[in-house]
Amino acid sequence: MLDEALRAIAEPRRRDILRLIRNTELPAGEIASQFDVTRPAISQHLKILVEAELVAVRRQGTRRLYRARPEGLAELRSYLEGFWHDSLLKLAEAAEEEERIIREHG
Amino acid sequence: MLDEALRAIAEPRRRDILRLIRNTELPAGEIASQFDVTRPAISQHLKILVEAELVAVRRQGTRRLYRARPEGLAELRSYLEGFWHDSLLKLAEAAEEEERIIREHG
DNA sequence: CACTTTCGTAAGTATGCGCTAACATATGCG
DNA sequence: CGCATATGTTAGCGCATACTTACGAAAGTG
Repeated sequence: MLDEALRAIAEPRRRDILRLIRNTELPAGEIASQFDVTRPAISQHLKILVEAELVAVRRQGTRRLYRARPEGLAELRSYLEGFWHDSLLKLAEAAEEEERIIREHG
Repeated sequence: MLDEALRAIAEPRRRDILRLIRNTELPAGEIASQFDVTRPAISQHLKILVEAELVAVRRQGTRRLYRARPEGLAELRSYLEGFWHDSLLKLAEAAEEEERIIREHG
């Protein structure tokens, strides 16, 4: 599930789609019209995004309305946080802070 | 650069490598010995991780010591945060506004 | 029902990628 | 230097995937 989400956002086109519907809800056709690839290609990307639970979809007549799911993205963030929530985090922060001080005070 | 990092962590094997060296520093051979694939395969993964700036390497004699770079992972996290920061911004502002009103009229 | 609109699905293609085997490079030691 | 150790690099293979074209499904309209 997390693997699916990571693979999903690894694709630039899917990140573009996510950006497009992170604040608004759009039908598939209108999403596809924003890109220079065919509509089926976008439809396939949307399917992957939905399966990765990064995007939600609801039907309205013949149209399908898509929107980003912040909760799905939050899951990704917590996963990444797990990588540096160990002792190395403080060391890294200390190093960055020191570097910043050096940069500021020449 | 961010695209490289996202593609890098999208690969399960590379995430396993990252977990292996997030707290310790290990030579390439010892990393490779932890997996059931050949050493060159791991070497290629390490190259990709280094190019994505998710892993740092230093030479010690004939050996190359690898370690995870929390700063590189932090960059990924901030990128992901950008996705829902906008969509959650209005909610946050609304909450703050409400809190302010409560504070004033409370 | 026929017809349109909106959209997903299937098949085929081209490119990318993870892997292995073989070779190349570099450092250390005698 | 010659040799061993540790590692990177290259060529090729098999499979995954992003794309296009063609077709199919579902809902609305007459």
